[in-house]
Amino acid sequence: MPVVRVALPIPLPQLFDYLAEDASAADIGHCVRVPFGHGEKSGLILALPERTELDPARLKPVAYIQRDVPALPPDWIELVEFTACYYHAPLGEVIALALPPGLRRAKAPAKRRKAKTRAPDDAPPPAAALPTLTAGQAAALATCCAAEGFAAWLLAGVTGSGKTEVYLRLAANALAAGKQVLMLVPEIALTPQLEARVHDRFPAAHIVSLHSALAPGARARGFVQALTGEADIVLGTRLAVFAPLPRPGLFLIDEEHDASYKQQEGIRYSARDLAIWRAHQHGVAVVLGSATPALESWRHAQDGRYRLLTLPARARAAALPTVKTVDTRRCRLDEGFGPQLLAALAAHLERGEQSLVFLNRRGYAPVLSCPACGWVSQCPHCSANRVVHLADRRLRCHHCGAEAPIPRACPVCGNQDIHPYGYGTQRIEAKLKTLFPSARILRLDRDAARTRARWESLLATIAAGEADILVGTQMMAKGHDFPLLTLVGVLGADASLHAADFRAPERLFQQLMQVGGRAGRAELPGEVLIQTEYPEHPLYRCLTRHDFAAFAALELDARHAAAFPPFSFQAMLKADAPQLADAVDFLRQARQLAAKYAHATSAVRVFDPVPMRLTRLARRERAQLLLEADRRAALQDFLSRWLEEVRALRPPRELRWQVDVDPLEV
DNA sequence: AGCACGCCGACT
DNA sequence: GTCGGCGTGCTC
Repeated sequence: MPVVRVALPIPLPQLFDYLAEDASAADIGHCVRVPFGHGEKSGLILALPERTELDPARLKPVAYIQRDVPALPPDWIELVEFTACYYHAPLGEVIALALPPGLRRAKAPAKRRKAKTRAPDDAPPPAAALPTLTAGQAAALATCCAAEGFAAWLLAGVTGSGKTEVYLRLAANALAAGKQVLMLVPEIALTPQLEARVHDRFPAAHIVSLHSALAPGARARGFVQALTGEADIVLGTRLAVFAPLPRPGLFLIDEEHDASYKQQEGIRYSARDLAIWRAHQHGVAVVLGSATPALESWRHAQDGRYRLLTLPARARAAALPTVKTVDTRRCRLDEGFGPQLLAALAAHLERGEQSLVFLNRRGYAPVLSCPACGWVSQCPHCSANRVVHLADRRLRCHHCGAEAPIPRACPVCGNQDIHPYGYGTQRIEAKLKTLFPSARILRLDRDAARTRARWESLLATIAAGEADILVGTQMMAKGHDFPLLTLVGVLGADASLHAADFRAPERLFQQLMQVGGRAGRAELPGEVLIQTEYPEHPLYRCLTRHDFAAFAALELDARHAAAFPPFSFQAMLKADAPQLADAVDFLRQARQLAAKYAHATSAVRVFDPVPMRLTRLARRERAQLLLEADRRAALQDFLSRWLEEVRALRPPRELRWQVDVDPLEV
C-alpha cells in the first residue's frame, strides 16, 4: 500500500508517514487530515516514499486527502523547505505559517471572475494616459528591461522621485508576457493609495491582496487564486511572500528597508530576503525600492550582487524640502519647543499651510516621578516605566499594557508634589493648543487612531485642509501624501542618536528622511526643522544635504571597523523565563555545547549570554546569546549542528527559547 | 506543542 | 484513603 510522508504543524523536525491506499505522486502538495496521537491533525503531503524507516505495521492510514484544492507545486515546497532550513524552524511549522489558516476548508476557486483574466480577446478598458517618464525613470526602466534572467535591482530614489511608476511599468511588462507579479509592501493598511493606483493602472488584471487583516476566507481565496494562476498581481504584506505563483515574472519590494518585512516572533523570516530567493529560484528579476535602503542592500549594490538604479530628482514639480537643524543648546526651550520652530509654526499657520510636529513618543509624558524619594512609575511586569496618559488619567505600560490610575501622591512617601517628566505627543498637543489657540490641532498616534475607521477619518480631515498643526508619531511617516503640509518639526530625535543598537543611526536616518519627505509634496516648497543638541553630527549633516550615499558610506565604514553586519552575519539565541538566572543558565549551557565545535568556533564567534535591553517583559526575564560569523555558510553550518544539541537540553518547563537568524535588533 | 502516564503532598 | 502537582516521553 502506498505511503505518504506528511509535514505536521508541531515543533518537531521530522516528518510522519501514513498509509494511503489510493495515493499517487499527484497527491504531493495536497493537504491531508491524519490521526496523530490521540487526536487528528492537518498537514501537507511532501513525498511518496518508496519505503518507510518504520515498521509498516505501525503506520496509520490517512483520514482524508483534500483534493479539491490544487496541490502546492514543487517550487513552493522548495520555498518552505528553504525557509525551514535557513531559519532553523520545523518544516511543519513553516508550512502552517505559509498556508492561510482555514485553507483546508476553502472551497474550490470561484470561476465567475474567469472572464476578467487576461484573455487575449478581452479588450482592455480605455487606459488613462500614462504619465510621462522622467529621464531617470526612463533610464532605470531601460536598464532593467535590458537584463534577462535573475537580477536583483536596488531602486534608490527619494520620496516623490517616482519609484511607483517604475514598479508599474515593470509590472506591465511582466503582465504583457503573461506572467504574475508579486508586490510586497510594509503595511497594506497604510498604502490604500498604492493599492488604488495598481487597480487603476491594470483594470483588466486580476489583483489579489494578501495581508493578516483579511478575513480567513478572503485570505484563503486570494491564496488559491494565486495558486491557480487566476491572480495576475498579488499585492501584500510579508506573509504574501508565501503566495504560490505558477507563472512568476517579477518580484517587487517597496520600502525594502522597512523592519516589518522581518517577522519579530515565532519563525523570524525576512519576506524581503525570501522574495529575493524566490526570484533567484525562478530566474526572474526582483526590484527592491527605497529612498533609504537597508545598509545590507546598499552594500550589495556596491559589491555588485545587486544592481543599483538611482532616481535622482523628484518626478513632480516640487523640489526637495529644505532641511535644517536647530541647535537647542543655544536657545531656551519652552516645553520642548525652541524659538525657531515656534516662529516657523506661526509663519506657516499665518500662510494657511499645514505643519507637522513629529515626536516618536506617544502619551503625555514618558514617566511620572516623585522628586522627594525618587519613586518612578515603573511597570510591575516590565523593566520599563509606565507612561502618563493624561486624557484618561492612567499610567500605562506601552510594552505589556498594564494600567493603573495616576496616583495623586507618591505611593512610597506620600509626597503630593509628583511630576510628569519628558514629553509625549499628548503633552506637545496640549502645549500647541495654548501657544496657538486659534489653530486646529490634530494628534495622530496609536491612541488617537485606535481603529482603521478613526485613522481614515483623521486622514480625511487633513486632506480636506481642516487641520493646521498635526502632532504625530512614526504612524505619520509611512505611505501617505499630505499635499498641504509644508513644515515638519522634529522633536526628540537625539534620543536614538546614541542608542546602544548599532542599527539605531540607520533607523533614525530612515525615519527622518521619510518624515521629512512628507513636507512639500505639491507645488508648495517644504521645510524641515530638526531640533538637536548635536547639529554637527554627521547623521544630521548628511540629512540636511539629502545625502543618503554619504551617510551610508560613513555608517558602512563604522560597521566595517566593528565587523558588524553587513560585514558579518549574526544569529541570536533568545531565552525567557520567570527567573533571569534560568534564562541565562540555559544560554550558558548552550554556549558550552558550542565550545565542542572547536573547528567551527574559529569561524563563528559565540558571545556571552546577556540580559536583553528590555530585560523584563510581561513578567518574564529575557536574555540572549549572540553568534557572529564572517561567512553566512559558516554560521548556517554551525547553527544546524549546534541547535540539534540545544534542542536536546532539558531546560526548566517554564523556559522558552528561540533562534533569530539575521536579527534586526541586537 | 498536546497529551498521556506516573509517582509524591493536602483534602472531601 | 483519593485529587492533583508537573517530570518524562511519545506522537507515523
